[in-house]
Amino acid sequence: MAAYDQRLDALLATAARIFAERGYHATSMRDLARSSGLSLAGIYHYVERKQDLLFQIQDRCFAQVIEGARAAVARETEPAARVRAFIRHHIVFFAGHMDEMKVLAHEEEELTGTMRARVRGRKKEYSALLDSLLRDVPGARVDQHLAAFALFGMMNWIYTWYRPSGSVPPAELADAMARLFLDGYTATTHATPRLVATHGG
Amino acid sequence: MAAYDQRLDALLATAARIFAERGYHATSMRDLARSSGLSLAGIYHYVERKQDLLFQIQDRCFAQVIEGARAAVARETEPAARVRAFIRHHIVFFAGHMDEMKVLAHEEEELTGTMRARVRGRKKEYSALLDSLLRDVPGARVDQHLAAFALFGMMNWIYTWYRPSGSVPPAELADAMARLFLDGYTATTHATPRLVATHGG
DNA sequence: ACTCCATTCGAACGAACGTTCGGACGGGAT
DNA sequence: ATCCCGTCCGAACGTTCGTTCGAATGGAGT
Repeated sequence: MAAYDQRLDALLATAARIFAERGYHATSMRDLARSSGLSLAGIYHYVERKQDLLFQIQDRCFAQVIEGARAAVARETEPAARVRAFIRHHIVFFAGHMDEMKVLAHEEEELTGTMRARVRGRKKEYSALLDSLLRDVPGARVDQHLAAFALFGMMNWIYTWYRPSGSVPPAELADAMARLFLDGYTATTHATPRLVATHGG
Repeated sequence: MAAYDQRLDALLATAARIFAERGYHATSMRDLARSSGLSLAGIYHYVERKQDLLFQIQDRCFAQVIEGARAAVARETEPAARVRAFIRHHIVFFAGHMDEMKVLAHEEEELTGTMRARVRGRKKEYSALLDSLLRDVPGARVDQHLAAFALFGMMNWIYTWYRPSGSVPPAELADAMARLFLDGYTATTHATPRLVATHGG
């Protein structure tokens, strides 16, 4: 029982790595067999179809992100600080789960049917969370939904260039992006609300 | 002569549309034959391999973007205005060439060998252009290269959500993103800059 | 009238694909 | 000892893939 789950986890981790490297469609079940230590047929003891691998990677990853974001946000009360916590959690989690998050961001449209609908639901849930945070930030100078898309864009794009083991640690990247976004999103030149005063940390 | 080039253009446009819809690897040459009006074998009179289609789409598109960006930037002299012109051009061009730009952004890693190297060269050229613009903007509060990645992220991500025919016209989207980015990037009223890796300006 | 060549296609190639099937192995329960 | 069943695999299934080949077509040049 525990052994089964453990092997499934390992299989999914391997699949995420290869999917992230080569892309979902460019990866064959034989590639996964070779990299996972299982035989080609052996994989089918753990999943029914190739698409199940993609679905489970995305579904599990999204579940973790959402839960973690909720917890991170709950620790703050001031609206801008809650947004900052959301950004920081997203980036740090991304950096800690590069393969899965790249697969989540890059292979979003490859699922079909029920699996696609379910992952879309998760995405909507996560987007709604950010939306609710942005709504509470005073002094917004840019359309809220547009700002949310822009923020997700700058955060998710990191799989194309960022390497967590490089010279910029994830927390530092998160802070820079939070500053870049929040200072652009909220009014700074004209009427300034209280958030500017509590900027330090 | 002109007929050949015209048909090649049409073939590339069709390929870009299908690649954007289904993804490069999920698209078969038979799909392209069906959608282009040519037979399967007929396609090979215009390209040597499937990969040529992807390469020509990306190479031509990048050439257009770079040329257009250079022209747009040249019309401005003030540093922030030049960045704004760059952003506006990128977004408006993106909105006007959604299929090609999505293929450029999403299928970046699918090329191999010489073709990959050549497209990478174009990308480097384009990135260098933005870098040179950001360097001249005074009062930067965020690392310049990091800001460039963030900006490309928020701009290129639009292929996942933006529809030019919707309620937000491309020029409006461009202005909103320019405001979001520039006000976050440059210091306006309050100080306390953290993490300024480069001290230029 | 004849040649030439660009254009196009039907048919087929071998390879690789996702998936299935029947059975082998081995530890726990009887 | 025997049975059972979760685990795993070699081999094969039918299909689809990118690509090639030989031939047909038709307009341009002579």
